[in-house]
Amino acid sequence: MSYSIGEIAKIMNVPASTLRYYDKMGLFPEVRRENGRRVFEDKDFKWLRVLNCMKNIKMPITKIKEYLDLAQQGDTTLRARYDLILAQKQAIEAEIANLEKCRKEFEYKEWYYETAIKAGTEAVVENITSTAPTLEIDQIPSNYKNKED
Amino acid sequence: MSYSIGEIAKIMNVPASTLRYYDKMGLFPEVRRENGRRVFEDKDFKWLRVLNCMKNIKMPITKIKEYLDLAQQGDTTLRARYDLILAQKQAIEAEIANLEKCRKEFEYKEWYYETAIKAGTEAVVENITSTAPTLEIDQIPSNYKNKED
DNA sequence: TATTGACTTAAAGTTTACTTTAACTTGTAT
DNA sequence: ATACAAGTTAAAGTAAACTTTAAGTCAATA
Repeated sequence: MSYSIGEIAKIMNVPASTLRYYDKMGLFPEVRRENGRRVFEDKDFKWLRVLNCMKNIKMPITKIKEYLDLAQQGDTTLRARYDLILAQKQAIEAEIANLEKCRKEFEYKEWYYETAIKAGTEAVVENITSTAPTLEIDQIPSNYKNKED
Repeated sequence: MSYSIGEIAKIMNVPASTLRYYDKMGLFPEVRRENGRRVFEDKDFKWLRVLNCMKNIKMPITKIKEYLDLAQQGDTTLRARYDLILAQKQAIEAEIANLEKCRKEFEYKEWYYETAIKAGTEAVVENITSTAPTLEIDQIPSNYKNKED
């Protein structure tokens, strides 16, 4: 099964112009042309899924390209690709841990406003501790710590 | 205890210029001045922690400002702030779930390359299923689904 | 045959979030 | 008194990731 850029765009719910931009940046080295038109294959969904993950963790396009270039070189780059993937996996894990802290912060805020709404004012909320969710977040945000030292 | 912009910058490991930029965008409505210099207080760390969370979930500065403006208006905006916080909490949760899927994708890749390195080639890896981690990810990336419909 | 819709390109424009620059002020140390 | 460090501003510059525009190609339908 093959797909036009418009079909891919529709399925992935991403503008065709974005896919063209990605292609221009070298993120679709395998996609062939028919009468100048891009022809996507089923296997490209697999790559798009990975690409999507990489975008999710804010991996810059240049880094994604780097990975693709390694992949194009075949088995000699297996270790390099492994290292890259491992580093990214760890980055995701750190990011999840970080977001988990944020979730707790917002959970506290949720309780704070629920309590304030019940009381009609937020003036008293800071003193109420009996029903307050526990916050165990550093005074100093974790992702500011040791940033580029 | 009060702090200069440089001290805050150092503690938070963020450039002073960024803090000035945030201030310019209205994100520090409470910070007073002494001889024209900004004076930060201990309570500002609390706000900086929340601000940091909001940045973490990529809440645009305009949205953060919106929240702050509501807060400045006092108790009449409690519900509006509650709604905003709740929506953001849900956004974080969705984001965490999303990253969780990505983590699995990278876990699979990790296994893939480990296996390929052992075999000396990636040619055979796709066929090995006995030791492969399970991937239960949609063909279509979840965050592309129903995007702005 | 003419029009339409979906594609193509290069190049310019947009957005967000800073970052840098340049010129200036102020408090402290020599 | 003078120099230095650390602060101030407005305004211009930067970077990344798109998005839009304008002009053109091509296959299929009216």
